[in-house]
Amino acid sequence: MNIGEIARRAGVSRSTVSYALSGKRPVSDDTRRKIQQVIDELGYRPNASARALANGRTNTIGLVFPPAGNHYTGMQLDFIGSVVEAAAAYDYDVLLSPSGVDSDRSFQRLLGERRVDGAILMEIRLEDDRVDHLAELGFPAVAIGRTAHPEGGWWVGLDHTALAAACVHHLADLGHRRIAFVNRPEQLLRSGYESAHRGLDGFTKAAAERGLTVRTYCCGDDAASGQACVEQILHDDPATTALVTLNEAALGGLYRGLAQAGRHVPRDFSVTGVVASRWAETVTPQLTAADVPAEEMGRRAVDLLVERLDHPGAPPRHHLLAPPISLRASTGPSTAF
Amino acid sequence: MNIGEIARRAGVSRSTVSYALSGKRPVSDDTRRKIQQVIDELGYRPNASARALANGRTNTIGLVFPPAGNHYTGMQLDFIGSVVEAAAAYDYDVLLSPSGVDSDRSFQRLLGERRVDGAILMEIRLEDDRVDHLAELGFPAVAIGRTAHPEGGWWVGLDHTALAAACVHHLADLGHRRIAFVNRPEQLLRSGYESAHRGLDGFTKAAAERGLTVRTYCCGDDAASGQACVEQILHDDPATTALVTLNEAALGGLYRGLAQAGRHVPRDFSVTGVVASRWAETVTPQLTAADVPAEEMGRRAVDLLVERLDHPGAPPRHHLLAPPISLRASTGPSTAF
DNA sequence: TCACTCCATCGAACCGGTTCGAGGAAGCTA
DNA sequence: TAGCTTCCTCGAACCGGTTCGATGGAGTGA
Repeated sequence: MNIGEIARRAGVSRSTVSYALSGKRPVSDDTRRKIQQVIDELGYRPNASARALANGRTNTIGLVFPPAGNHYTGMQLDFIGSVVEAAAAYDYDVLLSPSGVDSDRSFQRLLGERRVDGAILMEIRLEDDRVDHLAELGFPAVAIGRTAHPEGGWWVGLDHTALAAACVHHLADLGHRRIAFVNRPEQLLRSGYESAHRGLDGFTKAAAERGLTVRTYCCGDDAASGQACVEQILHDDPATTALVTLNEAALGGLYRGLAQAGRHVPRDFSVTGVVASRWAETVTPQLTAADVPAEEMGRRAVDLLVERLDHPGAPPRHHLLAPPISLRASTGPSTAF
Repeated sequence: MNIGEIARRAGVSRSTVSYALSGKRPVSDDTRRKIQQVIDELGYRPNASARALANGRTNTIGLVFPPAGNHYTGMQLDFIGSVVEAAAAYDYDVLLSPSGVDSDRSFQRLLGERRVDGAILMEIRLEDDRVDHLAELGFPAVAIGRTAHPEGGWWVGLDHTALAAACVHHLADLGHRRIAFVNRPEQLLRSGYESAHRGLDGFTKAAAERGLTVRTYCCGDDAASGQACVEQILHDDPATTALVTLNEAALGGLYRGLAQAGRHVPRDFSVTGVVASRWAETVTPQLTAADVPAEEMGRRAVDLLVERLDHPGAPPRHHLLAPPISLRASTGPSTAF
């Protein structure tokens, strides 16, 4: 059931079958019909490996994502889903590549062995050797996230600085003077994880601008850590009246910690942050947050990558998104003083 | 930078390079060293497509998962993560295939075009044409889930019947007499989705056994639907004192609905169900639940698939898991009467 | 020194597609 | 009817690996 078999049964040459399928050269209607009939009868489909070998394109894109060791967040899930879906619309398959402990190994698999035509990178760090490496190689890649030097690169980013700042201003406008910042785990911050850094920056600067008293914390990606983090915050400064979080997975724990400390949200304490809407809506009261448009980001990353693949010489493009804060029910005026 | 180039620079033939790499025939130490040196210098890696074409194996497994149209649940995320990780340990890549509206199309891609050596199927239905189809073809596949006729198949399943029953018995033991069941969306139930059916069965039978008064509901996979569902439950029978849910994504909404109806969990109302632990721990009070061992299931599915790929004639194997209920904080004695 | 074995290596064929140049048949013009 | 297009089809080469059978040289024993 290969192209030769089809050719034999249709009484034509292999090349004619190929042209009939690709349409790259005209084929008479008679011949095309005959070939199509044989193909339908046998349910023939051209072998992907052979095709990839011959024309140098695998029609597959690699999605490089973080290892599962530390849990996946809902946001990552949304990225994966939307990337797969958008890719399918362009007739691309998606190959998952855990950029785990020895990220080199799986990277080599993808690029060195030519398994994919292009790649989408998640979990970008400010100084990211993966991004630099790919840029050097000229390998078609699009980052979901933005390094410290994003000029001339292909990426889809979220303006974490602005979003965190917006959260601060929202709280300051409500009269809060002492607020805390709940970041992603310390390990991620230390390794230069983009959103953790830019978010922290935006928070710190905006708070200084507004003359607020702040404390910043790192917090594990799970409910228990969130709860512990709130305990720490209230222990360090019981007068704290609000917090901003980047940590989606800890959100449930943050709420629990507040409840157990007897702080009612939003009456006694306001919570806001940068979180995908479907997770913000899961908690009670629903979280007032800058909604991470994960699906849009995944889709746009694929759009950019496909553009880059189709037009090899195209100049770099990017999207920087800064969604507005969605007012829900977790923030209110400060009752301090 | 192909095998011919390596051969030329090392002064040997292409076949010798191939044998040096695969070890399928002895190669002298001298020659091997020379070849290795050239390879290291040039950073050569054999082309995956060519290799796949030549030896008929892609070293890739397909993960067939539901379309993103309706949201992904956390459980699915855990499956994906653990499958990718386990596959990497066996040196397999994972190709994602959305089994969307026209699942045939992507299915054809995977199998017809020989993109993968084997497949793992998620979201199994009791009568699942995908499973039947693959079984007919003798294509190496492992299902995460179990059809109505699982005999002679390869699968990793969860005993939803037993788990739902365990939830019922737990509640009955606590004195609850009027309980509700919150299932996955009606569309999934109607299309024969396994966990929805078996869970409903287990619930219904166990409740009958214990002589309980029950109502069963379908609920969308999001917080708003969960909230609406609770309102409906309390409207239909205000004397309801507990519920069992299979619907992880609606959990937050269920809690919210109860809070807004003035029912305190667990004092006035008990909640339990079948939910992965990390999500059960996110809500407050933490959910007493039969923990879905998603990671273990993904890992085991890969183990089975690899076994099947390595031993083509091997007899079918399967795992049926039935984790115990983890007592957390969302259930308590009934206070009715 | 010859015959025999053993080992390392080579060349060629093959996997299943794509693509290029060539060429035959049909149609048109002179 | 010769000459020129145009249209369609064919054969061969190629992509980059793997694998089989053959071969040459070194080593061994008689």
